[in-house]
Amino acid sequence: MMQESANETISNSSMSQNGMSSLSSQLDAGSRDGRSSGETSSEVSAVELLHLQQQQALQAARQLLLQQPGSGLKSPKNNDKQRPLQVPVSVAMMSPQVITPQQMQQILQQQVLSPQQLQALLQQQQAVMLQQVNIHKHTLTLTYTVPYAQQQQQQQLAAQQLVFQQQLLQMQQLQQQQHLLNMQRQGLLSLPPGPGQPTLPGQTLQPAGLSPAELQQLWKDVTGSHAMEDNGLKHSGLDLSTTNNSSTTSTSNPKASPPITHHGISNGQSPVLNHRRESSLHEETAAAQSLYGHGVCKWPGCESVCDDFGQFLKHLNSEHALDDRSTAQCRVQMQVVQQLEIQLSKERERLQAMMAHLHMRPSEPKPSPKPLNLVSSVTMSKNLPSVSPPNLPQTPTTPTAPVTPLSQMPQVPSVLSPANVPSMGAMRRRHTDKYSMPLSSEIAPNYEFYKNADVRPPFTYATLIRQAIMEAGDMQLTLNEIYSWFTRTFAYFRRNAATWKNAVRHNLSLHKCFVRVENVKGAVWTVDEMEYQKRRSQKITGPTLVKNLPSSLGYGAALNASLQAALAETSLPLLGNPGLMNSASCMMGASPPCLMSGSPTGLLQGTTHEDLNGTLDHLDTNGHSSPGYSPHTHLPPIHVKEEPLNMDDEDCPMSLVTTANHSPELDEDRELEEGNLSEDLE
DNA sequence: CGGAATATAAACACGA
DNA sequence: GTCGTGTTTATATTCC
Repeated sequence: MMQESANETISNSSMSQNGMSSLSSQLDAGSRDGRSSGETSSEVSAVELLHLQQQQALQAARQLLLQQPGSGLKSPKNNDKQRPLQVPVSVAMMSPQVITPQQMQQILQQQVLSPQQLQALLQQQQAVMLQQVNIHKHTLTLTYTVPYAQQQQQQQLAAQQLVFQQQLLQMQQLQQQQHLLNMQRQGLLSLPPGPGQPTLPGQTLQPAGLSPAELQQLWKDVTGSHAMEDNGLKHSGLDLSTTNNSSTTSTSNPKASPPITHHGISNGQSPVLNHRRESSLHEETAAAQSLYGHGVCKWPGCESVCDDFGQFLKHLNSEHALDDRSTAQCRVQMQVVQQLEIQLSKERERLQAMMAHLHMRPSEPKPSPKPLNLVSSVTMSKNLPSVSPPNLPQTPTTPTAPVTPLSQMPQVPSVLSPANVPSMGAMRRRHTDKYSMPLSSEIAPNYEFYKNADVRPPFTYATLIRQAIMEAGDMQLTLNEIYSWFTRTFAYFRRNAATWKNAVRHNLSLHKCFVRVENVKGAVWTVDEMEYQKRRSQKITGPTLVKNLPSSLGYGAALNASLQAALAETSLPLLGNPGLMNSASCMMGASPPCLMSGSPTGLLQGTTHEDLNGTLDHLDTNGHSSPGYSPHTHLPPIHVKEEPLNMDDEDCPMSLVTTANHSPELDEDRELEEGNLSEDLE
């Protein structure tokens, strides 16, 4: 089936690619083996050694066969799975240097070996073959002229070895599929059977066999390859076979789980495999480099300082290993990419329309390399539409930004698999708290997404309320303003108002961290940051989780306020420009980028997110006026309000002075102003 | 399994 | 009386 064709492809390509070099060595080996005598004694002994080892391998195979209690039939699934492993008939007449193809075929067809056993067997074979090759290299490298009969033998052996190599590749592919399926089982990967994804029919899976280290390795390979795309090395679709090999052969880790040992293969790998391993390592390094800049880990929300790259790599492996957290962050990042791609498409269209309208030369949209790469990586989350809520702006990719049908789906955790989009209930919670990820840094990349997609944000009400209040210039909001923030920021909260409003009120009353302050105009809500962090830190355990705390603790609010002020100042010129203002507002209810940059951690985060956010905000939205509710569809009078910065809001949460400063009637527009004001922040 | 955290629903009070 | 706001209680879910 697909697998078979894929295998053919693999073997063909490996044949053509390594072609001469590996073939020649194999031919050499063949010539050596073809001769039964006539060489030096050392060589003879080497050959004998070979035979001995081959016998051992054969023996091992037989033992394995014997170990199988019900040797004959297993499940039909086994059948399906191992059919691709069958050796082509053309090999049936190979010289029986190793395990004869017939034997191999028999073994395979009897389907009595688990993949692990097969793997072990193949490894043995591979080792033997490698030795053949090596021995011959050492002893017969000077044999240039070979009689025709010998050539035939050599070719036969070469063919045999190629076939064997093919088998190895098949094994690796099977293992890769197993990896993927195991990951999928663990919920790490979502693997919708898409067109680009060969479904694995009847795949028998040994649930065991994947150590966390292996998973991690695989994950590293996967993310590494994608990061490469982001780096500009665009792959036209991800070659599954390549990934297979890299994932299996790059296991330099000497200690691995017993059931499946990949390094055995890598020991005897062909030049091609070797090359692939190197390239895979290279990819990993390159990928890691993109996560490292200015001595700081650029993993979203991390910012850990690493003196050198080595230390960073250590950090990367320890702090950002494959776990739920990293996976979630990866998903978030994918959403970012997805949204960017969508927005880029829209903006491009708009630009062209504008230019067309103004009779300008439709300067062909210069496709900056980055978006293109993004596009390619965006395909990772291509399954988004299938499960995304109807509201999601699914701009189905303009011609300029084609979403390639991905063959890479399996490698990537789906962004929006139903499991990732908490629909109801209490499941959203802990998302931020548990990982202590600053909301702003997490929500930021998805800002556009949540604003337009009817997806419930994976944050608790308390977290959201706090965020809303923190975004306010004076760290205080009326209940109604909080409502507005919710509806403005999340499409999800544009419906079921009664429910979530009740929840908001409930949370405000319930949590000590929310302090109600009487005001001239009424009452406003503020955040007692100390209380909030106290409550939060109670739940946080583990070093990595505490890591992010300092940035949002104590000085955080002050920092936040000052930074916001700084940003506001820089944006003043913009505000003075009605044109820009209008255009920005027209783009619709873009909410303050403070949402991302609002919190200190968000602001101080790596540049990537910053740029991203900025872009995002301006790119957003045009088209979709939020259904039912769009507070920004009208243009409120521009009112630049001086922000009285309460640096110590935590300590004295309220200031009547502050609120008394502004007239009640202006309060109504306050949030809108802030929205617009922040909108123009870059 | 129990407790904590959270979400949801609902009842109730109070003032405009 | 209605509505918005705020408080409180109850219950269910999820996670640790």
